[in-house]
Amino acid sequence: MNETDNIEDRIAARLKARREELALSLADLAERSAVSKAMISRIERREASPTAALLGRLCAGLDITLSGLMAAVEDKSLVLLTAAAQPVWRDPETGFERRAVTPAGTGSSVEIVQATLPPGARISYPALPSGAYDQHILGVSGVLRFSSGDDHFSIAAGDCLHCALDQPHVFTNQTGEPCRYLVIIARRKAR
DNA sequence: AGGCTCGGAGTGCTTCCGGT
DNA sequence: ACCGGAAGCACTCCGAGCCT
Repeated sequence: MNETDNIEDRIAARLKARREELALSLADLAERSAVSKAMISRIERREASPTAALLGRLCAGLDITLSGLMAAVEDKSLVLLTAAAQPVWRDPETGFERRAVTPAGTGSSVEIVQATLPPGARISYPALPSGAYDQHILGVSGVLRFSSGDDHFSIAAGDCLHCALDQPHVFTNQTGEPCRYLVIIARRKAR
C-alpha cells in the first residue's frame, strides 16, 4: 500500500468530516477559505492534490491548524508513535515535507511537527482565529527565515521563536541547504 | 396524494496561469 | 509545448414548498 496515498485519503476524509461537523456547504467553505467550491469538492474526492498553501487556507476556513488536521488523520490507537509510523506529507509544489511527530488521541493540547523546507522553498499560511493558538519554532538544521506581519526572523539550529498565529506568516528557506525545524503548536484553553 | 417549481448542493467541463 | 493546480460557469440531482 502506498503510504502517501493513504495519508492523502485520510486528509481528504478529515477535511470533509470537519466541514460537515461545522455544517458548512461547499459554497460556505469556499467563501471562508477563498478556495473555489469545485476545488474543495475535488480535494474531498481525491481528484486533486492540494498544495500546502491551499491546505493552510482550507484549515483557516475550518478553524483548525494544519497540525490539528494532520493529528486528526493519525491512527488513534497509537500512543507510542514510532518514526516509521509517523504520517509524512509532502507538498507536491514546493517539496516541503511535514512529519506529524505527536501521537493522536492523547488529549494533549500540544502538537509537534518536524518540517523540512527544501532550498529556495516558501510556504505561506493565513491568520488563524485570534488567541486560539500559539506556536514555538525550534531550528534543527539549516537557517529558516520566518516572517509574520512586519516582523522577520532568521532561525538557526538551536534557536527558538515564540509567536501567535493571529497574523499571516511565511516560512522561507533562502539558503542552498535543506532547512529542518520543529513546530510546537499549543491550543490555548478557552476562558 | 401526486405533480410541478424553485433553490441549494455538488459535480463536470473548460479555461487560465505558472512552472518546467 | 506540456503538465498540473486552480477558478469559473453550467449542469444535474434532490429535497422542500406549493398547487391542484
